[in-house]
Amino acid sequence: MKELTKQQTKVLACVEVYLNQTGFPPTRAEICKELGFKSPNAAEMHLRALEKKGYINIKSGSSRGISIIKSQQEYEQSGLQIPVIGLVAAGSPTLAEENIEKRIPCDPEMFADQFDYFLKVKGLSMIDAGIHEDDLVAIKKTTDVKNGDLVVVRLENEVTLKYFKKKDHLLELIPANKDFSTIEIDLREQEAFVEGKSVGLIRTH
Amino acid sequence: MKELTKQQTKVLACVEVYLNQTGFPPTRAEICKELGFKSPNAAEMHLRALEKKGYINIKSGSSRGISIIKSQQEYEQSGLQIPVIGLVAAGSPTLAEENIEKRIPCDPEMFADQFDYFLKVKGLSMIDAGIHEDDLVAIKKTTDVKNGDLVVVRLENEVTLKYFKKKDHLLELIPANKDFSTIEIDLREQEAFVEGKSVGLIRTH
DNA sequence: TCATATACTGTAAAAATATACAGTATAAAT
DNA sequence: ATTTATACTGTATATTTTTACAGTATATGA
Repeated sequence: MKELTKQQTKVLACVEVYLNQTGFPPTRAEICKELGFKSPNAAEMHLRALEKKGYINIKSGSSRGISIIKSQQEYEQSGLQIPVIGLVAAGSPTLAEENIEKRIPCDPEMFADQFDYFLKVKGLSMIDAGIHEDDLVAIKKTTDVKNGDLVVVRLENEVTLKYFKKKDHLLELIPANKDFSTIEIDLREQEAFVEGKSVGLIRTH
Repeated sequence: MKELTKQQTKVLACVEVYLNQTGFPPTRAEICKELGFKSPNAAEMHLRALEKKGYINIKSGSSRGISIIKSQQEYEQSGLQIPVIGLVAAGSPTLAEENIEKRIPCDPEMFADQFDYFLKVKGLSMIDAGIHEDDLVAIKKTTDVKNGDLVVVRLENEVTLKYFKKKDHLLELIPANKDFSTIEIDLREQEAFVEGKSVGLIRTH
C-alpha cells in the first residue's frame, strides 16, 4: 500500500471520524471546516489522492459518496492489539515500549485463559512440544504455576521458556528437546522469578 | 420499540443493505428506485415515520443524512467470532452451522493473511511440522495455492490437511510424519478440490 | 358514513454538493 | 535554475438532493 502524505493522513482520519460519529461520510465542505481549509478543492484534491492510492472509493456524482477501503486507524481502533515481545537473553520480558517488536490484533480471551502478551520463541529447546523458532507463545502474567506448566522464568541473566517442575528447594526447568539439558536450580542458592505461563500459541505460516 | 409497518420495515432494510454495500446511506430517489416507488416523497414519508419511531436519525438539510439507531436485523456483531470446524472424514468443511464446533473471539487479520475459519486438526500426520492433534489451523478460503503451501484438500470421501505439490496431472499431498505416506492423485482419474490454505495456527495449552 | 392511517404519485423549488478551472506558494528533487 | 509534488485559495456552475405542497386511493375503526 502506498504511503500517504501528512495531509492525506489527516483527511482520511477526518473521514473515518466523521463516519464513526454520524454514520455517513462528510462532504468536501465539511472536511474543510474540520481541518481548517478554506476551499472545497483542498479536500477534493486530497480525496482524489486517497482514491488513487487505494485507500478510499469515490462514487462520482454522488453526494458523500466516499467509502473507505483501507483504514489507517483500523488496527488501533479494531479492539485490542496484543504486544509481541522478543525472548531476550537477559532482563525481564517487560511490556516497555522498546521491547515490543510489533502488535497483533486479537482477542485476549481467544484461549481458555486470558493472556497479556506474546513471547517470540528463540531456539529449538521446545521443538519436541511442537514449539518452533519464531512461534508466538501467549503468556499470562502470573506466579501461580503448577508442575508441568509451560512457564517463562527469569534467572540471573537469562529468560527462558520451559516446563516447570518444583520440589522443595529444587526447581527444574525442563526442555522438550533431547539435545538440551534440564536447568536445575537450588532456590536457596539462586533466585528464579516466574514471569508467567503459556496459555496458547500462534504461528504464522 | 414501536412496531413498524410492512413498508417501513422494507425501507429500513433497504437503507441498511445500501449502507453495507456502499458505505454511505441512500438518497430518497435511490430508495425509490430500489423499492419501485415513483415519487421521492414515498421514501421521505417512510423515513419520517422511521425517525418518529426511533429507528433512524435524519440530519435535516444534509444529503444522505440518515443514520441507523436501531437495526431490525440486530446483526450479531458482538466482535468477530471465528468458527472452528472439525476435520470430518467426508464432506466439505463448510461453514454450515451444524459443522461449527464453537467460535473463538479473535481478529481475522491477526495473521499476515486474512482467514475465514479454524480447522481442528485430527491425527498426527503433520506432527513433524509441529502441528499437533487438536491444534487449530487458520484457513483462508482460496483455490490459489502454490507448491509447498499447507492446504485443505477435499478428495472423494476425505478431507485432509497436507503440504501441496502439483506437477502436471500428478497431485501429491505430503504429510509431515515419516509414518504416514504421501497421497498421490492422478487428476485425470480422481477429482480433488482445494478448499483453502493455512495462514497460521493457534494452540490452547 | 366519516374520520383516520397507510401508502403512495407528481411537481417544483430551494439548498446542498460535487467538481471544474484559474491561480498562488513552498519545498524538494533534478 | 527549473521542474515536480504538495498544498492550498477563490470562484463558478451543473447536478444532486431535500423537502414542501397538492393530490389520489384504499382499508379500518368509530
